[in-house]
Amino acid sequence: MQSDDFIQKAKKSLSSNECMAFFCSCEIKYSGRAEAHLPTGDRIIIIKSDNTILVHQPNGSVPVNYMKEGSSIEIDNKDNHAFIKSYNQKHKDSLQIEIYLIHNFISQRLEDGQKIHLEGSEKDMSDMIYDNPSLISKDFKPLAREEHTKYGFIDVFGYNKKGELVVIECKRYTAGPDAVTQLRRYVEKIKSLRGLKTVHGIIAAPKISPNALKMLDDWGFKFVSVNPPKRLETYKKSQMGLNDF
Amino acid sequence: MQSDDFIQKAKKSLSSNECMAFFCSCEIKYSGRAEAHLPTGDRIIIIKSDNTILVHQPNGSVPVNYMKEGSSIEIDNKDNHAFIKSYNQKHKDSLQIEIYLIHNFISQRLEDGQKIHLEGSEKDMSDMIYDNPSLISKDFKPLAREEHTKYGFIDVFGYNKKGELVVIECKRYTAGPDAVTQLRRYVEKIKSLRGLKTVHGIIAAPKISPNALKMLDDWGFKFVSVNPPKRLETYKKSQMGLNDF
DNA sequence: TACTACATCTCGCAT
DNA sequence: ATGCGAGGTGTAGTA
Repeated sequence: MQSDDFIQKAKKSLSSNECMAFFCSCEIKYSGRAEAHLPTGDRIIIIKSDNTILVHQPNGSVPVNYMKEGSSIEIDNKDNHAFIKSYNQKHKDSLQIEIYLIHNFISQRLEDGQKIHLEGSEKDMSDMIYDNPSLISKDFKPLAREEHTKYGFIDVFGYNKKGELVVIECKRYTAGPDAVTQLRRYVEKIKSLRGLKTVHGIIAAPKISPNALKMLDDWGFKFVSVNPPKRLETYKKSQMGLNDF
Repeated sequence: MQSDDFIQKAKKSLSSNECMAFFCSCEIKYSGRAEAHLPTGDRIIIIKSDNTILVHQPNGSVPVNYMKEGSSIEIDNKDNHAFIKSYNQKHKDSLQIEIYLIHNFISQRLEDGQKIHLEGSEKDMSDMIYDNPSLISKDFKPLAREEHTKYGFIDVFGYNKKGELVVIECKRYTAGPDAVTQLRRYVEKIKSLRGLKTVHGIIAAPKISPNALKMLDDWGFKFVSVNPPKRLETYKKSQMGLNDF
Protein backbone atom coordinates (compact mmCIF):
# COMPACT_ATOMS: atom_id res chain seq x y z
CA MET A 1 0.00 0.00 0.00
CA GLN A 2 1.21 3.47 -0.84
CA SER A 3 2.00 5.94 1.90
CA ASP A 4 -0.45 8.53 0.52
CA ASP A 5 -3.21 5.95 0.40
CA PHE A 6 -2.54 4.91 3.98
CA ILE A 7 -2.44 8.48 5.26
CA GLN A 8 -5.76 9.25 3.62
CA LYS A 9 -7.43 6.12 5.01
CA ALA A 10 -5.99 6.60 8.48
CA LYS A 11 -7.12 10.23 8.67
CA LYS A 12 -10.58 9.25 7.52
CA SER A 13 -10.65 6.51 10.14
CA LEU A 14 -9.68 8.95 12.89
CA SER A 15 -12.17 11.61 11.86
CA SER A 16 -15.06 9.11 11.65
CA ASN A 17 -14.31 7.60 15.07
CA GLU A 18 -13.44 4.23 13.66
CA CYS A 19 -10.89 1.76 14.99
CA MET A 20 -8.04 0.79 12.70
CA ALA A 21 -5.43 -1.95 12.59
CA PHE A 22 -2.51 -2.36 10.23
CA PHE A 23 0.73 -4.23 9.85
CA CYS A 24 3.79 -2.22 8.90
CA SER A 25 7.53 -1.89 9.02
CA CYS A 26 8.31 0.98 11.36
CA GLU A 27 10.65 2.64 13.83
CA ILE A 28 9.39 4.05 17.10
CA LYS A 29 10.46 6.58 19.72
CA TYR A 30 8.82 7.22 23.05
CA SER A 31 9.51 9.96 25.56
CA GLY A 32 7.80 10.60 28.85
CA ARG A 33 7.93 8.42 31.94
CA ALA A 34 11.03 6.93 30.31
CA GLU A 35 12.91 7.18 27.04
CA ALA A 36 12.56 4.35 24.56
CA HIS A 37 13.68 3.53 21.05
CA LEU A 38 12.59 0.58 18.95
CA PRO A 39 14.56 0.12 15.69
CA THR A 40 12.92 -0.84 12.42
CA GLY A 41 10.90 -4.05 12.23
CA ASP A 42 7.46 -5.41 11.36
CA ARG A 43 4.74 -4.49 13.85
CA ILE A 44 1.00 -4.69 14.38
CA ILE A 45 -0.52 -1.32 15.17
CA ILE A 46 -3.98 -0.59 16.54
CA ILE A 47 -5.41 2.88 16.81
CA LYS A 48 -8.76 3.01 18.57
CA SER A 49 -11.55 5.55 18.35
CA ASP A 50 -10.50 7.02 21.72
CA ASN A 51 -7.01 7.62 20.24
CA THR A 52 -5.44 4.77 22.18
CA ILE A 53 -2.39 3.51 20.26
CA LEU A 54 -1.02 0.01 20.65
CA VAL A 55 2.13 -1.30 18.97
CA HIS A 56 2.71 -5.05 19.05
CA GLN A 57 5.66 -7.09 17.93
CA PRO A 58 5.00 -10.49 16.29
CA ASN A 59 5.48 -12.29 19.62
CA GLY A 60 4.34 -11.80 23.17
CA SER A 61 1.24 -10.50 24.89
CA VAL A 62 2.42 -7.08 25.98
CA PRO A 63 2.49 -4.05 23.65
CA VAL A 64 6.02 -2.88 22.98
CA ASN A 65 4.80 0.73 22.78
CA TYR A 66 1.52 2.43 23.50
CA MET A 67 -0.26 5.67 24.21
CA LYS A 68 -3.26 5.84 26.47
CA GLU A 69 -6.69 7.13 25.57
CA GLY A 70 -7.12 10.82 25.06
CA SER A 71 -3.82 11.41 23.33
CA SER A 72 -3.59 13.67 20.32
CA ILE A 73 -2.71 12.02 17.02
CA GLU A 74 -1.22 13.62 13.93
CA ILE A 75 -0.49 11.75 10.73
CA ASP A 76 1.82 13.40 8.22
CA ASN A 77 3.93 12.67 5.23
CA LYS A 78 7.67 12.84 5.84
CA ASP A 79 10.21 12.08 3.10
CA ASN A 80 7.63 10.03 1.25
CA HIS A 81 6.55 7.84 4.17
CA ALA A 82 3.95 8.18 6.87
CA PHE A 83 4.79 9.63 10.27
CA ILE A 84 2.51 9.35 13.28
CA LYS A 85 2.97 11.71 16.20
CA SER A 86 1.03 11.41 19.42
CA TYR A 87 1.06 13.55 22.54
CA ASN A 88 -0.64 13.09 25.87
CA GLN A 89 -0.83 16.21 27.96
CA LYS A 90 -2.07 14.45 31.08
CA HIS A 91 0.74 11.91 31.20
CA LYS A 92 3.31 14.26 29.64
CA ASP A 93 4.51 11.78 27.10
CA SER A 94 4.84 11.42 23.36
CA LEU A 95 5.18 8.69 20.78
CA GLN A 96 6.52 8.93 17.24
CA ILE A 97 6.09 6.19 14.66
CA GLU A 98 8.00 6.40 11.42
CA ILE A 99 6.35 4.04 8.96
CA TYR A 100 8.51 2.70 6.16
CA LEU A 101 6.13 0.19 4.65
CA ILE A 102 2.42 -0.49 5.06
CA HIS A 103 1.53 -4.14 4.58
CA ASN A 104 -2.23 -3.85 4.95
CA PHE A 105 -4.97 -1.88 6.67
CA ILE A 106 -8.43 -2.38 8.11
CA SER A 107 -10.75 0.15 9.68
CA GLN A 108 -14.27 -0.06 11.03
CA ARG A 109 -16.67 1.67 13.33
CA LEU A 110 -17.13 -0.69 16.29
CA GLU A 111 -20.05 -0.81 18.71
CA ASP A 112 -19.57 -2.42 22.09
CA GLY A 113 -21.48 -1.41 25.19
CA GLN A 114 -20.59 -4.54 27.15
CA LYS A 115 -18.40 -4.88 30.20
CA ILE A 116 -16.59 -7.98 31.27
CA HIS A 117 -18.03 -9.88 34.22
CA LEU A 118 -15.36 -11.40 36.40
CA GLU A 119 -15.62 -13.76 39.34
CA GLY A 120 -12.88 -14.98 41.63
CA SER A 121 -11.21 -11.76 42.75
CA GLU A 122 -9.63 -11.22 46.14
CA LYS A 123 -12.89 -9.63 47.22
CA ASP A 124 -14.73 -12.87 46.38
CA MET A 125 -12.12 -14.72 48.41
CA SER A 126 -12.60 -12.55 51.48
CA ASP A 127 -16.36 -12.90 51.08
CA MET A 128 -15.94 -16.67 51.02
CA ILE A 129 -13.92 -16.58 54.23
CA TYR A 130 -16.43 -14.26 55.89
CA ASP A 131 -19.24 -16.64 54.99
CA ASN A 132 -17.23 -19.76 55.91
CA PRO A 133 -15.07 -18.77 58.88
CA SER A 134 -14.24 -22.42 59.55
CA LEU A 135 -11.88 -22.17 56.58
CA ILE A 136 -9.64 -20.25 58.99
CA SER A 137 -10.38 -22.13 62.19
CA LYS A 138 -13.34 -23.41 64.14
CA ASP A 139 -12.83 -20.59 66.66
CA PHE A 140 -12.82 -17.70 64.23
CA LYS A 141 -15.77 -15.31 64.42
CA PRO A 142 -15.74 -12.81 61.54
CA LEU A 143 -16.76 -9.24 62.26
CA ALA A 144 -16.32 -7.38 59.02
CA ARG A 145 -14.89 -7.68 55.54
CA GLU A 146 -13.25 -5.21 53.22
CA GLU A 147 -12.82 -2.46 55.76
CA HIS A 148 -11.54 0.28 53.52
CA THR A 149 -11.94 3.17 55.88
CA LYS A 150 -11.40 2.95 59.60
CA TYR A 151 -8.44 0.62 59.91
CA GLY A 152 -6.99 0.55 56.43
CA PHE A 153 -7.67 -1.98 53.70
CA ILE A 154 -8.14 -5.06 55.79
CA ASP A 155 -9.65 -8.01 53.96
CA VAL A 156 -11.39 -9.74 56.88
CA PHE A 157 -11.20 -9.24 60.59
CA GLY A 158 -12.87 -10.74 63.61
CA TYR A 159 -12.33 -12.44 66.97
CA ASN A 160 -10.89 -15.69 68.19
CA LYS A 161 -12.49 -17.68 71.03
CA LYS A 162 -10.60 -15.63 73.61
CA GLY A 163 -12.17 -12.48 72.20
CA GLU A 164 -8.88 -11.27 70.77
CA LEU A 165 -8.85 -9.42 67.44
CA VAL A 166 -7.74 -11.33 64.34
CA VAL A 167 -6.72 -9.65 61.09
CA ILE A 168 -6.72 -11.69 57.89
CA GLU A 169 -4.92 -10.76 54.70
CA CYS A 170 -6.07 -12.75 51.65
CA LYS A 171 -3.93 -13.47 48.62
CA ARG A 172 -5.15 -15.38 45.59
CA TYR A 173 -1.66 -16.71 44.87
CA THR A 174 1.49 -17.61 46.73
CA ALA A 175 1.93 -15.02 49.46
CA GLY A 176 5.34 -13.31 49.36
CA PRO A 177 7.21 -10.95 51.67
CA ASP A 178 5.01 -8.06 50.58
CA ALA A 179 1.89 -9.77 51.86
CA VAL A 180 3.50 -10.30 55.25
CA THR A 181 4.65 -6.69 55.61
CA GLN A 182 1.19 -5.59 54.56
CA LEU A 183 -0.37 -7.74 57.27
CA ARG A 184 2.16 -6.44 59.77
CA ARG A 185 1.24 -2.85 58.97
CA TYR A 186 -2.46 -3.53 59.47
CA VAL A 187 -1.92 -5.36 62.75
CA GLU A 188 0.25 -2.55 64.09
CA LYS A 189 -2.23 0.05 62.93
CA ILE A 190 -5.09 -1.67 64.77
CA LYS A 191 -2.96 -2.15 67.85
CA SER A 192 -2.16 1.54 68.04
CA LEU A 193 -5.66 2.70 67.09
CA ARG A 194 -7.37 0.50 69.68
CA GLY A 195 -4.60 0.51 72.26
CA LEU A 196 -4.41 -3.27 72.18
CA LYS A 197 -1.42 -5.41 73.02
CA THR A 198 -2.58 -8.61 71.34
CA VAL A 199 -3.83 -8.61 67.77
CA HIS A 200 -3.42 -11.75 65.70
CA GLY A 201 -2.44 -11.76 62.04
CA ILE A 202 -3.26 -14.46 59.52
CA ILE A 203 -2.30 -14.86 55.88
CA ALA A 204 -4.95 -16.78 53.95
CA ALA A 205 -3.58 -17.94 50.61
CA PRO A 206 -3.10 -21.16 48.65
CA LYS A 207 0.67 -21.08 49.38
CA ILE A 208 3.34 -18.99 51.03
CA SER A 209 6.96 -18.54 49.98
CA PRO A 210 9.76 -19.71 52.34
CA ASN A 211 11.06 -16.21 53.09
CA ALA A 212 7.56 -14.96 53.71
CA LEU A 213 6.87 -17.87 56.06
CA LYS A 214 10.00 -17.10 58.05
CA MET A 215 8.98 -13.45 58.38
CA LEU A 216 5.51 -14.59 59.43
CA ASP A 217 6.99 -16.77 62.17
CA ASP A 218 9.29 -13.99 63.34
CA TRP A 219 6.29 -11.75 63.83
CA GLY A 220 4.09 -14.36 65.45
CA PHE A 221 1.60 -14.52 62.62
CA LYS A 222 -0.02 -17.59 61.11
CA PHE A 223 -0.54 -18.99 57.65
CA VAL A 224 -3.73 -20.77 56.66
CA SER A 225 -3.96 -22.47 53.29
CA VAL A 226 -7.13 -21.38 51.49
CA ASN A 227 -7.84 -21.87 47.82
CA PRO A 228 -9.42 -18.92 46.04
CA PRO A 229 -12.98 -19.43 44.80
CA LYS A 230 -14.08 -19.86 41.19
CA ARG A 231 -10.62 -20.90 40.06
CA LEU A 232 -10.62 -23.29 37.11
CA GLU A 233 -14.34 -23.84 37.44
CA THR A 234 -15.27 -24.02 33.80
CA TYR A 235 -11.76 -25.09 32.83
CA LYS A 236 -12.04 -28.26 34.85
CA LYS A 237 -15.42 -29.02 33.36
CA SER A 238 -14.10 -28.70 29.83
CA GLN A 239 -11.09 -30.82 30.72
CA MET A 240 -13.46 -33.45 32.03
CA GLY A 241 -15.27 -33.19 28.74
CA LEU A 242 -12.02 -33.72 26.88
CA ASN A 243 -11.16 -36.70 29.02
CA ASP A 244 -14.41 -38.37 28.09
CA PHE A 245 -12.86 -39.31 24.76
CA MET B 1 -17.12 -11.97 5.33
CA GLN B 2 -18.53 -15.46 5.47
CA SER B 3 -17.73 -17.71 8.38
CA ASP B 4 -16.30 -20.42 6.15
CA ASP B 5 -14.05 -17.95 4.41
CA PHE B 6 -12.77 -16.63 7.74
CA ILE B 7 -12.11 -20.09 9.13
CA GLN B 8 -10.13 -21.05 6.07
CA LYS B 9 -8.05 -17.86 6.17
CA ALA B 10 -7.46 -18.07 9.90
CA LYS B 11 -6.33 -21.69 9.74
CA LYS B 12 -3.98 -20.88 6.89
CA SER B 13 -2.61 -17.94 8.88
CA LEU B 14 -1.96 -20.16 11.90
CA SER B 15 -0.32 -22.93 9.92
CA SER B 16 1.97 -20.52 8.06
CA ASN B 17 3.10 -18.75 11.24
CA GLU B 18 1.56 -15.46 10.23
CA CYS B 19 0.03 -12.85 12.51
CA MET B 20 -3.62 -11.99 11.97
CA ALA B 21 -5.96 -9.23 13.04
CA PHE B 22 -9.67 -8.92 12.53
CA PHE B 23 -12.70 -7.02 13.75
CA CYS B 24 -15.76 -9.00 14.68
CA SER B 25 -18.87 -9.27 16.76
CA CYS B 26 -18.27 -11.93 19.37
CA GLU B 27 -18.96 -13.33 22.83
CA ILE B 28 -16.17 -14.53 25.07
CA LYS B 29 -15.69 -16.86 28.02
CA TYR B 30 -12.56 -17.32 30.07
CA SER B 31 -11.80 -19.86 32.77
CA GLY B 32 -8.62 -20.27 34.75
CA ARG B 33 -7.23 -17.91 37.35
CA ALA B 34 -10.77 -16.54 37.45
CA GLU B 35 -14.04 -16.94 35.60
CA ALA B 36 -15.00 -14.26 33.11
CA HIS B 37 -17.79 -13.64 30.64
CA LEU B 38 -18.00 -10.88 28.05
CA PRO B 39 -21.36 -10.61 26.28
CA THR B 40 -21.69 -9.93 22.57
CA GLY B 41 -20.13 -6.82 21.09
CA ASP B 42 -17.68 -5.59 18.45
CA ARG B 43 -14.05 -6.38 19.22
CA ILE B 44 -10.58 -6.21 17.71
CA ILE B 45 -8.80 -9.55 17.85
CA ILE B 46 -5.12 -10.25 17.25
CA ILE B 47 -3.68 -13.73 16.99
CA LYS B 48 0.09 -13.81 16.77
CA SER B 49 2.40 -16.42 15.30
CA ASP B 50 3.28 -17.64 18.82
CA ASN B 51 -0.45 -18.24 19.44
CA THR B 52 -0.83 -15.23 21.68
CA ILE B 53 -4.45 -14.06 21.54
CA LEU B 54 -5.50 -10.49 22.33
CA VAL B 55 -9.08 -9.24 22.45
CA HIS B 56 -9.61 -5.49 22.55
CA GLN B 57 -12.75 -3.48 23.00
CA PRO B 58 -13.11 -0.24 20.99
CA ASN B 59 -11.84 1.80 23.94
CA GLY B 60 -9.00 1.56 26.40
CA SER B 61 -5.44 0.35 26.32
CA VAL B 62 -5.78 -2.97 28.10
CA PRO B 63 -6.99 -6.17 26.41
CA VAL B 64 -10.34 -7.30 27.79
CA ASN B 65 -9.32 -10.93 27.24
CA TYR B 66 -6.12 -12.66 26.25
CA MET B 67 -4.18 -15.89 26.16
CA LYS B 68 -0.46 -15.96 26.57
CA GLU B 69 2.03 -17.37 24.10
CA GLY B 70 2.21 -21.11 23.71
CA SER B 71 -1.51 -21.75 24.04
CA SER B 72 -3.21 -24.19 21.75
CA ILE B 73 -5.71 -22.78 19.26
CA GLU B 74 -8.56 -24.55 17.53
CA ILE B 75 -10.90 -22.90 15.04
CA ASP B 76 -14.12 -24.67 14.23
CA ASN B 77 -17.51 -24.13 12.74
CA LYS B 78 -20.38 -24.16 15.22
CA ASP B 79 -23.98 -23.55 14.15
CA ASN B 80 -22.76 -21.72 11.07
CA HIS B 81 -20.40 -19.34 12.84
CA ALA B 82 -16.75 -19.53 13.81
CA PHE B 83 -15.69 -20.70 17.25
CA ILE B 84 -12.17 -20.25 18.61
CA LYS B 85 -11.02 -22.40 21.51
CA SER B 86 -7.69 -21.90 23.20
CA TYR B 87 -6.07 -23.83 26.05
CA ASN B 88 -2.90 -23.18 27.99
CA GLN B 89 -1.62 -26.18 29.88
CA LYS B 90 1.02 -24.22 31.78
CA HIS B 91 -1.35 -21.61 33.16
CA LYS B 92 -4.31 -24.00 33.34
CA ASP B 93 -6.68 -21.69 31.60
CA SER B 94 -8.89 -21.56 28.58
CA LEU B 95 -10.58 -19.01 26.34
CA GLN B 96 -13.55 -19.47 24.04
CA ILE B 97 -14.56 -16.93 21.42
CA GLU B 98 -17.87 -17.33 19.67
CA ILE B 99 -17.79 -15.19 16.54
CA TYR B 100 -21.13 -14.02 15.19
CA LEU B 101 -19.93 -11.68 12.48
CA ILE B 102 -16.57 -11.07 10.84
CA HIS B 103 -16.13 -7.47 9.71
CA ASN B 104 -12.72 -7.83 8.08
CA PHE B 105 -9.46 -9.72 8.25
CA ILE B 106 -5.75 -9.18 7.63
CA SER B 107 -2.90 -11.64 7.95
CA GLN B 108 0.80 -11.40 7.24
CA ARG B 109 4.08 -13.01 8.08
CA LEU B 110 5.96 -10.45 10.18
CA GLU B 111 9.71 -10.20 10.70
CA ASP B 112 11.03 -8.33 13.71
CA GLY B 113 14.30 -9.16 15.42
CA GLN B 114 14.49 -5.87 17.30
CA LYS B 115 14.20 -5.27 20.99
CA ILE B 116 13.13 -2.05 22.60
CA HIS B 117 15.83 0.02 24.21
CA LEU B 118 14.58 1.71 27.32
CA GLU B 119 16.23 4.23 29.61
CA GLY B 120 14.98 5.63 32.88
CA SER B 121 14.21 2.51 34.89
CA GLU B 122 14.68 2.22 38.61
CA LYS B 123 18.01 0.53 37.88
CA ASP B 124 19.11 3.65 35.98
CA MET B 125 18.01 5.73 38.94
CA SER B 126 20.10 3.71 41.40
CA ASP B 127 23.06 3.93 39.01
CA MET B 128 22.64 7.69 38.93
CA ILE B 129 22.69 7.87 42.72
CA TYR B 130 25.68 5.57 42.91
CA ASP B 131 27.55 7.81 40.47
CA ASN B 132 26.34 11.03 42.08
CA PRO B 133 26.15 10.31 45.82
CA SER B 134 25.83 14.02 46.60
CA LEU B 135 22.22 13.66 45.39
CA ILE B 136 21.65 11.94 48.76
CA SER B 137 23.98 14.00 50.93
CA LYS B 138 27.53 15.31 50.88
CA ASP B 139 28.47 12.65 53.44
CA PHE B 140 27.14 9.61 51.60
CA LYS B 141 29.74 7.17 50.31
CA PRO B 142 28.20 4.50 48.05
CA LEU B 143 29.49 0.95 48.34
CA ALA B 144 27.36 -1.11 45.99
CA ARG B 145 24.25 -0.98 43.85
CA GLU B 146 21.61 -3.55 42.99
CA GLU B 147 22.75 -6.10 45.54
CA HIS B 148 20.51 -8.99 44.64
CA THR B 149 22.25 -11.67 46.60
CA LYS B 150 23.82 -11.15 49.99
CA TYR B 151 21.47 -8.74 51.69
CA GLY B 152 18.37 -8.86 49.57
CA PHE B 153 17.37 -6.63 46.67
CA ILE B 154 18.85 -3.38 47.87
CA ASP B 155 19.02 -0.55 45.33
CA VAL B 156 22.05 1.30 46.73
CA PHE B 157 23.91 0.99 49.96
CA GLY B 158 26.93 2.65 51.48
CA TYR B 159 28.27 4.54 54.49
CA ASN B 160 27.71 7.91 56.08
CA LYS B 161 30.57 10.01 57.45
CA LYS B 162 30.44 8.16 60.78
CA GLY B 163 31.02 4.89 58.95
CA GLU B 164 27.47 3.68 59.60
CA LEU B 165 25.65 1.66 56.94
CA VAL B 166 23.03 3.40 54.84
CA VAL B 167 20.41 1.57 52.79
CA ILE B 168 18.67 3.45 49.98
CA GLU B 169 15.43 2.40 48.33
CA CYS B 170 14.75 4.18 45.03
CA LYS B 171 11.31 4.79 43.57
CA ARG B 172 10.68 6.51 40.26
CA TYR B 173 7.34 7.83 41.45
CA THR B 174 5.71 8.93 44.68
CA ALA B 175 6.84 6.53 47.37
CA GLY B 176 3.95 4.91 49.25
CA PRO B 177 3.67 2.71 52.35
CA ASP B 178 4.95 -0.30 50.40
CA ALA B 179 8.24 1.41 49.67
CA VAL B 180 8.72 2.16 53.37
CA THR B 181 7.97 -1.40 54.49
CA GLN B 182 10.32 -2.64 51.79
CA LEU B 183 13.08 -0.39 53.11
CA ARG B 184 12.31 -1.49 56.66
CA ARG B 185 12.68 -5.13 55.69
CA TYR B 186 16.07 -4.53 54.09
CA VAL B 187 17.36 -2.49 57.02
CA GLU B 188 16.28 -5.15 59.50
CA LYS B 189 17.79 -7.89 57.39
CA ILE B 190 21.14 -6.14 57.26
CA LYS B 191 20.99 -5.42 60.99
CA SER B 192 20.43 -9.06 61.82
CA LEU B 193 22.89 -10.43 59.25
CA ARG B 194 25.69 -8.11 60.34
CA GLY B 195 24.72 -7.86 63.98
CA LEU B 196 24.49 -4.08 63.76
CA LYS B 197 22.41 -1.81 65.93
CA THR B 198 22.49 1.24 63.70
CA VAL B 199 21.63 0.99 60.01
CA HIS B 200 20.15 4.02 58.29
CA GLY B 201 17.35 3.87 55.75
CA ILE B 202 16.63 6.40 53.04
CA ILE B 203 13.86 6.62 50.49
CA ALA B 204 15.01 8.37 47.31
CA ALA B 205 12.04 9.37 45.19
CA PRO B 206 10.55 12.50 43.61
CA LYS B 207 7.79 12.55 46.26
CA ILE B 208 6.48 10.62 49.23
CA SER B 209 2.87 10.19 50.34
CA PRO B 210 1.72 11.49 53.76
CA ASN B 211 1.12 8.03 55.26
CA ALA B 212 4.44 6.79 53.99
CA LEU B 213 6.20 9.82 55.44
CA LYS B 214 4.65 9.17 58.85
CA MET B 215 5.76 5.55 58.75
CA LEU B 216 9.21 6.71 57.71
CA ASP B 217 9.39 9.05 60.69
CA ASP B 218 8.14 6.35 63.05
CA TRP B 219 10.97 4.10 61.97
CA GLY B 220 13.64 6.77 62.01
CA PHE B 221 14.23 6.72 58.27
CA LYS B 222 14.73 9.69 55.96
CA PHE B 223 13.30 10.88 52.69
CA VAL B 224 15.43 12.53 50.01
CA SER B 225 13.79 14.04 46.97
CA VAL B 226 15.48 12.75 43.81
CA ASN B 227 14.08 13.01 40.31
CA PRO B 228 14.43 9.90 38.16
CA PRO B 229 16.76 10.19 35.17
CA LYS B 230 15.74 10.42 31.51
CA ARG B 231 12.22 11.48 32.33
CA LEU B 232 10.62 13.71 29.68
CA GLU B 233 13.97 14.21 28.01
CA THR B 234 12.90 14.16 24.39
CA TYR B 235 9.37 15.20 25.31
CA LYS B 236 10.60 18.51 26.66
CA LYS B 237 12.71 19.10 23.60
CA SER B 238 9.79 18.54 21.28
CA GLN B 239 7.60 20.78 23.41
CA MET B 240 10.25 23.47 23.12
CA GLY B 241 10.13 22.91 19.39
CA LEU B 242 6.38 23.38 19.42
CA ASN B 243 6.65 26.52 21.47
CA ASP B 244 8.92 28.07 18.86
CA PHE B 245 5.89 28.70 16.71
C1' DT C 1 11.04 -24.08 38.22
C1' DA C 2 10.11 -20.92 42.19
C1' DC C 3 11.07 -16.46 44.28
C1' DT C 4 11.49 -11.57 44.15
C1' DA C 5 10.69 -6.89 42.72
C1' DC C 6 9.93 -3.55 38.66
C1' DA C 7 6.48 -1.68 35.33
C1' DT C 8 5.96 4.18 30.28
C1' DC C 9 2.51 -0.99 34.92
C1' DT C 10 -3.26 -0.19 34.48
C1' DC C 11 -7.46 0.19 36.91
C1' DG C 12 -10.91 1.15 40.44
C1' DC C 13 -12.29 3.18 44.62
C1' DA C 14 -12.13 6.27 48.43
C1' DT C 15 -10.63 10.60 50.39
C1' DA D 1 -6.47 15.23 41.90
C1' DT D 2 -4.04 12.06 44.96
C1' DG D 3 -3.50 7.96 47.79
C1' DC D 4 -3.83 3.18 48.07
C1' DG D 5 -4.08 -1.60 46.81
C1' DA D 6 -5.55 -5.34 43.41
C1' DG D 7 -4.49 -7.51 38.92
C1' DG D 8 -6.63 -13.58 34.91
C1' DT D 9 -1.42 -8.44 36.48
C1' DG D 10 3.18 -9.44 32.93
C1' DT D 11 8.18 -9.58 32.69
C1' DA D 12 12.98 -9.97 33.82
C1' DG D 13 16.69 -11.61 36.68
C1' DT D 14 18.41 -15.04 39.72
C1' DA D 15 19.07 -19.18 42.64
